[in-house]
Amino acid sequence: MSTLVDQLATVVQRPKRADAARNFDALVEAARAVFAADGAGASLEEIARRAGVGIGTLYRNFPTRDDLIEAVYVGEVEALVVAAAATEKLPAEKALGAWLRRFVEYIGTKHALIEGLNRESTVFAQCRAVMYGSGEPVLARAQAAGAVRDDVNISDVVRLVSGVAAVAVDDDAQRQRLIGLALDGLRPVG
Amino acid sequence: MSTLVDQLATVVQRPKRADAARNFDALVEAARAVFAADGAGASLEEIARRAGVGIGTLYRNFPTRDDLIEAVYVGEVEALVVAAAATEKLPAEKALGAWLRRFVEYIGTKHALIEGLNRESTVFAQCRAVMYGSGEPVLARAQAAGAVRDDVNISDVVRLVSGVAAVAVDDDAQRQRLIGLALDGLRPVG
DNA sequence: AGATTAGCGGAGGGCGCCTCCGCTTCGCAA
DNA sequence: TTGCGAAGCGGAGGCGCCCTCCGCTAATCT
Repeated sequence: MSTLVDQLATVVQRPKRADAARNFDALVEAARAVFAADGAGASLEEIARRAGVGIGTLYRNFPTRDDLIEAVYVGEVEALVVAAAATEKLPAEKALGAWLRRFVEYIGTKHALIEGLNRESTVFAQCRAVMYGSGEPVLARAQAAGAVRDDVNISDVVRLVSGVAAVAVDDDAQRQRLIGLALDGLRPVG
Repeated sequence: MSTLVDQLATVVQRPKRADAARNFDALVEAARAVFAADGAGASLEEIARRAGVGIGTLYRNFPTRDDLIEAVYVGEVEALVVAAAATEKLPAEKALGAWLRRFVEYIGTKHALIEGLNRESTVFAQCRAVMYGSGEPVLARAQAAGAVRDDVNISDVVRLVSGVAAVAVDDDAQRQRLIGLALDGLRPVG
């Protein structure tokens, strides 16, 4: 379906031989669980154990820790792309807010994983491009409807909201208040 | 001078014996340098080597990595308190913006250190209290002047701006744009 | 000066990182 | 089906870091 998402699988690729492909999947699944439990600094040997493979196999498929983190992260980005597509039904002035709220909710729970992400990597750059590509039409629609000022671009919007998503909050009410403030900053001036 | 800052030194305390006090200072100074170079995950043995003391001495003074990170962090907070005090000369509607811009600039460079900070620690809580205490009058002044909406508190403001400070940006122009958006969100509605 | 005791520091056990290479098993072709 | 070459496996082992423990050193007190 989405050609955006298809770009993501290019760097670390799933091996073709049946046993190797099984191991690859087991590793990504184990990594998802262990990173969620212990954060991005989790033991790779623990991940290999959990996946039922040797540590050598982990390193053959994912030469660096970053490669493994990224493999998990790609899945998260795909979910955001789907969420952006889902806002098409909403009116233009509501769609951007809805997507961004979803964004914050999603990123907020994956905070530990994202902190461990190498922001210079190719995969990360691709993920960013894909995310921008999916959010851009939502922003453009809001701007065309006059709900959002014209002098911001999708990169500004995503980063402003990323900041709000990452910061620690007392409770959900404060998080909502912060998102509200950020969105108010996006409204046309005057 | 500021009673706010004085609260900060209470948890990890500097030993009284002359040699021990020297070692303590050398450790904090070495930690500042090594954390800045290698991030919060830097080797503690490297810090001890750099300070010219045994690893045992490091652990006696700073039983956990967090204790050492916090000792460095306290210095950063003190600088922000000074910056808040320095805005007193500015007009009410400029002072908050000035302080927050300073805040972002400062926190932006110490990003790696702050990521490693344990947000549940007593010292961190004290630092937060001190920072809020020094920023609160600046905010109140801006609100009294009608430059900032009344339904936000200092915690909202600091966290909104913390988010902007922590996020990665393309260049300084984008950072300025993001701060501008966040500050626009703080203006009175209507 | 001698006694007291706070403080020193590094050896050592444990763990995680990562490489290397002999062994296994897959998948193809006959 | 069988045989073979290559792709893939996995764990031993070397290294660095974490942290504790305790015999030794030297600062301070009298």
